[in-house]
Amino acid sequence: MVTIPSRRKRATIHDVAVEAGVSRGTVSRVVNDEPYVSATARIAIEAAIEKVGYVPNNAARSLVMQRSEAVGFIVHEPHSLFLDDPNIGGILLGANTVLSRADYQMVSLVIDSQRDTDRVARYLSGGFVDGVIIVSARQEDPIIRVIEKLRLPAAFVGHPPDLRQLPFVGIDNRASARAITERLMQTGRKRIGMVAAALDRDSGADRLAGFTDALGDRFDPALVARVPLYTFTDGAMGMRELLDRDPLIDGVFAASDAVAAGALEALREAGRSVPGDVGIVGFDDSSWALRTQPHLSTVHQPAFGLGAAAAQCVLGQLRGEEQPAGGILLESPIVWRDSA
Amino acid sequence: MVTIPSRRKRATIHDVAVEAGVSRGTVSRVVNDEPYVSATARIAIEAAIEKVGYVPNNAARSLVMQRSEAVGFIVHEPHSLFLDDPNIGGILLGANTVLSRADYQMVSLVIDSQRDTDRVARYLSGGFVDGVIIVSARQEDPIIRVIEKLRLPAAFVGHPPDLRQLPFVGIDNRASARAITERLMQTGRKRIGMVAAALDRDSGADRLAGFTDALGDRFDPALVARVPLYTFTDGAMGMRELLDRDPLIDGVFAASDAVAAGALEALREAGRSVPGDVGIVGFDDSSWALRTQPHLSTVHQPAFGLGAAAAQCVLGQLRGEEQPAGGILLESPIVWRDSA
DNA sequence: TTGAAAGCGCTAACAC
DNA sequence: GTGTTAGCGCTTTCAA
Repeated sequence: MVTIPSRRKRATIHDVAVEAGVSRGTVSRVVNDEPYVSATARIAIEAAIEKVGYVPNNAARSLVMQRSEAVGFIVHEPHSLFLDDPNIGGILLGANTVLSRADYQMVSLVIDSQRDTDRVARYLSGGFVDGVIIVSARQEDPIIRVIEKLRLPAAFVGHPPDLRQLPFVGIDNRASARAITERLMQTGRKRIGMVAAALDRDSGADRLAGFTDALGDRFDPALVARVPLYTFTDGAMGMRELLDRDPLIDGVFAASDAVAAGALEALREAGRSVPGDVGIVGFDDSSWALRTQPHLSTVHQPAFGLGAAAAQCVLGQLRGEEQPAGGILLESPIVWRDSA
Repeated sequence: MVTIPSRRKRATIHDVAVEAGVSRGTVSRVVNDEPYVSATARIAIEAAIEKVGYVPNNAARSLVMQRSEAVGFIVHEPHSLFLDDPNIGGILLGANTVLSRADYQMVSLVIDSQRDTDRVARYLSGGFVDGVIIVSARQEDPIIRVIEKLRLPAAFVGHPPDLRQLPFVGIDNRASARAITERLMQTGRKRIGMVAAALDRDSGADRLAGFTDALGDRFDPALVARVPLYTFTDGAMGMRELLDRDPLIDGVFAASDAVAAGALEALREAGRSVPGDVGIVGFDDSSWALRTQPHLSTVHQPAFGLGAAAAQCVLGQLRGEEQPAGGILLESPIVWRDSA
């Protein structure tokens, strides 16, 4: 009777040990680059690994090591916004770059429903990741509670809501909004309005606060249109509202570049020239900024850097380093172009 | 001596069993919704689970089940393109939606260096995913070899290179390119050129082939500019080249919307009006299409649907269903707007 | 209907 | 230096 080896089964450390004529322990040492292995054994084992096509089984390793070498990247956005938001891609890439350099795997988790929330919560609880990076969490996000309960090393991109003591990286939205509004004022505009968006998020609220700061006495609440999302569509809607409320408006701070692009569209419909009749500034310096005509004056958001910093922060916690309290703020300089 | 329970350790199935006064096997049955558990036991166990805060450990489960309930989403693109390519986001979302509905986790793996390739290869080999979706694989991609060796259920978005017998979903780039070129010809343009991009990829090559098909005898190789990537920048570059070669050009098929947007910019620089002097059509119907002025006439690429179909395909293989050979082609209708 | 027990593949402590 | 062995937390026969 001939035993036909099951071709479907992967080689294990045991197969390698048999092939090389050593024990499993020794094979494990070689695989993990540990000392105290003779050159002879090492060579034999390496050859055996090659021969049987051995690849370590991550699940088994995670189980015994109690860690997975993976970090979750959680995006809590409606799908439509995920597509529209140019920052997310940059943040993702920055995080991925840092993580992979440290030989960590990045697992992206997109949440767009209650069902997704549950699934992700289970996933995190299941120990498939050693830490998480969270982009655009909401107030009262159940995921945050899970993270806290698990004491999972985490880093938020943007302020963590609910004032929790969790590390974050971000930019100073308020100061930047204030700075670019002041710059817009310096161009001599008299009636400056804002299309404010996403006020349920810290970034949205801060940008409005910065705008208010800059205007001081000149602030007129009637010149603020509030829209739900940082999108082109909402931008157009907000601008139409502003135009309606005050046809003489000659300066606009849009809460994001996408919003600014939408506003530009509304202005075009209304027959206003930019920057002739109306000066407009955006926020993000995303790919939108150069796709509009004229190109947008805006605040540069270092998306890639934010992702990289968040990853670094999680990695630091994983190494047991204490993280600076209160978060890390990155520079967000003004980029002045043609729209104002 | 009082034993202080280590608060850092997670509850295991064992703790639940002790708490509920049953065996681990029974707990496992309850957790996995299996039959043959008495109502009494079930209730006691559920209470115990709640009480000790038990969450199953995925690694242990993967180990014994030999599967992970996760599917990899591999994007092999330079970072810059990843950001620029609006299709990828849609594909990702489509795949994620289908996968999560089946309670599978999607793990995104971005490859942008040799190091990344190795890391991802190790990851796949390690059994952390049960299947993979591959976007924009290249010719001779080492990852493909790994997938084949592992016999990992896979689905490509776009033709798999190297004519391998691996399932894929895509659109008929050639037929669509031909169709939109013919439509452009019907507008009465006399000298029609193309900014061809990404000719090292099946999509790029097919779009050029479709263009050639449509033109037939009228095809003039001098009116084809070849650029490396589907980007705005390359589009502008290609258009300048075309204008240089034939200032009388009056129709252009751009290999993608991003390319078309770049071409539009070049045309604007050169003082040509669109669609007055030159009619231009794109491909993808991405977010670019409505951001340009005028809006682009283009081919609609069902990004979300492609991702969803690819996920379905992998899921099907996971269930042991045979997949249709030769791949699945989705509809890609023409969307006629203002640029031609 | 339930319990006991045998692993899944791996690491690490300990003995030799 | 190397082998042995005890688990990591879970599922899944097999008996009872």
